[in-house]
Amino acid sequence: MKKFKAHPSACPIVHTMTYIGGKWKPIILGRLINGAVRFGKLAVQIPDISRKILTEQLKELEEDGLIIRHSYNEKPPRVEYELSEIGRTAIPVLMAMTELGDKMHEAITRHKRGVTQAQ
Amino acid sequence: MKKFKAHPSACPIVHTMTYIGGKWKPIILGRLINGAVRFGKLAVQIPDISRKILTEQLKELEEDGLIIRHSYNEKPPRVEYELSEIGRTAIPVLMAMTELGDKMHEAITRHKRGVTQAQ
DNA sequence: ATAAGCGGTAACGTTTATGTAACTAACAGT
DNA sequence: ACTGTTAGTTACATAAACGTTACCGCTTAT
Repeated sequence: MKKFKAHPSACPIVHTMTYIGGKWKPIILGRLINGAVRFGKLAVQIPDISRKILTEQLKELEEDGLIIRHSYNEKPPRVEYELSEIGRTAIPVLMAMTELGDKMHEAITRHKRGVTQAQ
Repeated sequence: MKKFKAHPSACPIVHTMTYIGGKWKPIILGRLINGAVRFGKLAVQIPDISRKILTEQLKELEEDGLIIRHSYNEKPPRVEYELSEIGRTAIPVLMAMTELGDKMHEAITRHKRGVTQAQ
């Protein structure tokens, strides 16, 4: 979310959304919690993201200083991404999101069944 | 993020993004943590969101069962929104985002100064 | 010679999200 | 009669985000 227009006067969540608010960023960051991962592996673990978008998002995260890019001069090339110190400050958010995901999905699925089918 | 295409096989964060991944949703939900708030007050507290978008996002949140809409039959109308039980399960995420916002913003600002101006 | 593996990039197209401006109903106050 | 208030809606337009396809350079293995 590069062009996020909102006064943070609203609340600090605005800042959080600016940096990790993209569709894929939390998912990418979540994959890096347990250490450096190479580009190809990220692409496999997040099957629905295109390589172009993955590249873009990684670049943005690197520019913001959330992740560090290690490029090893080998053939074929090897590039790894890992959380920086700043990136690691986001781990509580990522963990909370992980915690919430399945739980909320089940609850909402139940809710929608109840609403649309009226029991 | 209605049309989120991603296998949750990736990780539960995918689900979280589906439901509260919009640009404004976490900010709106954050405003409701401390109890019901009426439409007009939300619009004032989040100055950069247009009323149309606010309406839309609230409707989506209501459809997903994250918030409850109370419409009092008064003139002029009064409508309040509050977190549902499902919505309250997101509070840890919202709190973590609130915690992170300012901290990360400062760190990134420092990082970018260091990177672009090289001291 | 050819193919496969890796980490991309370029050109192009589509979809989703977001924004603006004008309008509504119904009443209360002046 | 006119204005303000509230919570919207409608029509229209734009911008940002995301996606698809094809392609590149380099090396080792077949």
